[in-house]
Amino acid sequence: MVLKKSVHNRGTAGFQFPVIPRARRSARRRGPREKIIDANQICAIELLASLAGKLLQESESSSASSNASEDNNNNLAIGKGVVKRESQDEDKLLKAEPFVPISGKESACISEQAFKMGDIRGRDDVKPITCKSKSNGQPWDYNHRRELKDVEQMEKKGHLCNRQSTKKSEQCRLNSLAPMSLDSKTRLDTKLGCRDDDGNFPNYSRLSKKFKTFRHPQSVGDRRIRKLLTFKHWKASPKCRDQEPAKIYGGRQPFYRKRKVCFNHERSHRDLLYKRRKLFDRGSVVTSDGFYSSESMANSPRKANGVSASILARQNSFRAEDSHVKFSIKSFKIPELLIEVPQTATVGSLKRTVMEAVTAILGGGLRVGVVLEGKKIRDDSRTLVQSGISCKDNIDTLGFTLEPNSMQVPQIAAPKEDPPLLSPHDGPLLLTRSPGGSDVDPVISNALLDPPPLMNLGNNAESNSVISDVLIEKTVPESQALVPVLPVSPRALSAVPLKQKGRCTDMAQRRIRRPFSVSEVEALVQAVEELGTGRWRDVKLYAFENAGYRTYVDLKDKWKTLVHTASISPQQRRGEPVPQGLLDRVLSAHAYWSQCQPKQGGKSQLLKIESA
DNA sequence: GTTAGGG
DNA sequence: CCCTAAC
Repeated sequence: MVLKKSVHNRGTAGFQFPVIPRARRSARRRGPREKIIDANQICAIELLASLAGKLLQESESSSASSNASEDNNNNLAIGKGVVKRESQDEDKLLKAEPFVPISGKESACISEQAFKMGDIRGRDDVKPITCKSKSNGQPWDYNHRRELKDVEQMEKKGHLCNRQSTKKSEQCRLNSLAPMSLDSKTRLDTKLGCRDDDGNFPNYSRLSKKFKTFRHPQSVGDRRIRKLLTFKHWKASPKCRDQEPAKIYGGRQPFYRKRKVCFNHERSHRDLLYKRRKLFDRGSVVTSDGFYSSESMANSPRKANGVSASILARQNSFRAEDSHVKFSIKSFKIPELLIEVPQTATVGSLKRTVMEAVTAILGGGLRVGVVLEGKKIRDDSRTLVQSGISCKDNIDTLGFTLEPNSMQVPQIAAPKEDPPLLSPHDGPLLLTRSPGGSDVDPVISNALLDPPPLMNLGNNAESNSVISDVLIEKTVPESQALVPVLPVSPRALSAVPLKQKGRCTDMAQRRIRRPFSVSEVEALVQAVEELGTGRWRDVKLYAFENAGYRTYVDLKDKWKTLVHTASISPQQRRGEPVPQGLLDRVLSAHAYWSQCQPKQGGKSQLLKIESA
């Protein structure tokens, strides 16, 4: 009644509450949590499944090529590549378990490879890859075959390489395989089993759905990233681009159609994020297109052993000596991203946007800087206009840097003699604008896709660069992609933490806090006044459709806090003060819609109120 | 995918 | 802002 009183007494008489009845949902009760499979337990399996899929894809790709046998040999060689063990420690950490293929020659073979390669544990901070799923069903390779079909479909759509050219194909495969070579801490010679407690292999049908999401990080977790960053295509390899630029959006549509299938379990997203982060923290990255990358060498002292050969170099050495080859991945791909930001956006928001994009893929540990005309823009509060970023004349000199986050000094899980990791002052990877024409589809722009010198893996033996080929397209005001230039320091990005100290960074990065401005509050209040509580999606669409960073859950939460704020004394309120008038409206609307909710027959009640 | 509510 | 259950 207090609230009701406020409705009448706070001067809201002028407001006409619309008649939008909404039945209250039945009381929600929380039952015991139903955890079928622990996320941690799924984690490794999913990754392995993805690995297996990737490998099979590669294998099938090889089969389709004219040089099948050789390719297969290569694949096999890679798959069976052995990484020399670096320390006794690691030996202890890993327990080799024989993998028992289930059925299907090919998949079994690939699976074995995948499992061999897939031991991304290597550290005892990762949960064992024992799956406790009790579910029964089809053998896992069956499901993965289905996944692989999807992968193949992707390939046909141009996500991956053209196989017509054997050379290119090989190059592509190498490139795509390259990231699969996990970091030097990864044991490629360690077999991995996945069994339940009874020693049976579980059913992975559940994983099949999740598997797809690996390729679409922009769909994972944060919707705003999906909004802001439009997936364009996955760039498999700079060498393979000439055939299929992978039509913009074209590659994504099928997945959107499958969204319901892919994402009907919200937890899957989180799990994936979690897992990806987990991997990431350990130095392995699952890129959005399913590639597996490793930035290990960034933090790896193995270079001292003189074995940090690039993938290309390794290829040659494979036949000569097919064992104990150490892998060092010097680059991996990030999907091209479309970033839309208004000109009035602040530099800080731009940084965040880019950061979110990168984070979605890399899992964090990086800081994005904005460089214009060679000078770093440090003031996050400046708008793009103020900074000259929106100026067409200057846009060519815009660049981004990816730098190690100074707050996340990596802890190297490496031998003691390891040199200290890079400091935040180590050279960033500089992303700068390519001279490529803006009228051309940036995806197929040679300037864009030609790998910069940095990409010459073999020539950069000293480089510890992890990301050397990041494509970020900025379409505002015009389409011109950003390509990386040489990092100032070979240690660029090496700060990508293998493992974080102290704070638990296993979970997906928390979204940045963005306090609601008064104008936002006003918009929210207005929307709720008209639409009522409980229709947050509509509220979002009504008043915050263009605020990509505000989800309807955010709005709901904000309303919740607004109601609370309005009901406490001004002295107790914190943060930017909300005008009392707004708070009054909050209480009024809240009271109004609250009284409408309890009854299903709110309509007639509403009508009475309306006519009163 | 949305909504409600606890954390 | 996150997480989860319920829908």
